[in-house]
Amino acid sequence: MPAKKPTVPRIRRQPEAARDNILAAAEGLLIRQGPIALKLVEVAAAAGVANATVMHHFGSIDGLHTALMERMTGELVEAALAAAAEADMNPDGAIETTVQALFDTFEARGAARLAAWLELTGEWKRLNGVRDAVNQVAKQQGKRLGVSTDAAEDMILVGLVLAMGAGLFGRSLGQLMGKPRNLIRDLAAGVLRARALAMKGLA
Amino acid sequence: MPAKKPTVPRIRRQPEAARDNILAAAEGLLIRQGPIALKLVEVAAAAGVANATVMHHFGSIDGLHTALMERMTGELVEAALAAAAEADMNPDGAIETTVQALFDTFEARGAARLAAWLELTGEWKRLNGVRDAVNQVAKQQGKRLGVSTDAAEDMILVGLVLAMGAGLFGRSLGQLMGKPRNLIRDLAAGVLRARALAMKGLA
DNA sequence: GATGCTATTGAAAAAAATGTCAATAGCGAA
DNA sequence: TTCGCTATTGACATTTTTTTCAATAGCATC
Repeated sequence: MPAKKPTVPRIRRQPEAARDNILAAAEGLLIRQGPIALKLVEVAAAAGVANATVMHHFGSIDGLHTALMERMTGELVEAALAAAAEADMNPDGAIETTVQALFDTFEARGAARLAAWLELTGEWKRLNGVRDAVNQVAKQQGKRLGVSTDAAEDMILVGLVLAMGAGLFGRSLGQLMGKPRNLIRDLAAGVLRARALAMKGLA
Repeated sequence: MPAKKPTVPRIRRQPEAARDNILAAAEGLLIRQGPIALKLVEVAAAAGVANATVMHHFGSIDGLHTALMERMTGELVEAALAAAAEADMNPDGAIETTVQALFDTFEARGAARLAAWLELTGEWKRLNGVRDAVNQVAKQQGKRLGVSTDAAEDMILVGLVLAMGAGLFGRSLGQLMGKPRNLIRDLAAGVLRARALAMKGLA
């Protein structure tokens, strides 16, 4: 007699939860293994679902990529605004807090990898949210430090470049050079901190 | 009568020249279109040869990737050493020259894209040459500025992170924010220059 | 010339990755 | 309970990318 087809028990989620589960798995893959690991098969495996499920929710692998970028940039912007708000609440030590938050976001949370991926694939269009966030934070911090919005914006841009560079390359570069784990991050943070303090002093 | 199979005239190169031709094409692809464009077909087309030719010279697509990384890191190290030598020959304005050379290398010459690619694919093993170059330049410049090799090395590391960040993200980020073409690069270069001058002043 | 070596190539196989589809199975609502 | 909706799935189809292979053709040497 023919054996019954073995059926695996299924987890049925709400659509949103299902998408979220998949995107979280994909984000982990991106952070740990880089964009090259974002294949349909690998994402599906990491999320614990069938490939067809991924297709069902995102339509195509590109759809998944797009959704992932949007998710991660959303998280990034949110983190930035939260840090700025925090700085406003607590002016003493605001600079230090903000600098650390910036470097944390780009290093630990994978934002630097996201940014690199976007750059290498030419998908900067998606980042309008980032522009608005930078504008907003610049206005806020300019007022706080007593400098023009434009000057604050420039400082933020340098800070971003530093944090992205350190977040993306700091660990590996430090390891390559036989330096302590956080040296490069600390050096970069020091540069930014000095810059912010100087600006505050001048105002 | 059966038509003769049309044959395309072939260019037969020395093995080394053939490899070089292919690698140069691949390098251009990497710089202009990012690592995702490094498919066998695209590289072969860019180099003007058949796919099988690429396979013949590099064994596999991974072999090509490896060879390309080695080639580009070699160029990078060479440029770094040349810039350091130049600085030694001409101490006045050495800082400015060096800073500009650093940013040029990482922005225009594609080194930042290479570095990002290496980082995202986890291929930092290949960079021992870079470590040695940094060591060497640090010793040189430390002596020139009158500071310890270690301090010089730290400054170089910050400079690298800045230049890589600016080279990789500067253009796109500036454009996104509606800034002048070179603003971010110039800001970043200014930060590094200030740092170097301060170090020189202290010594 | 003729010969040997091997870089080069087109074509086709193999492998990898993406996409399609009909059937199944949770789950909430009637 | 039964029904309807649809998230989920395995199996298969399609497309893309890599790899193999036998034949060809430059070029140096004799």
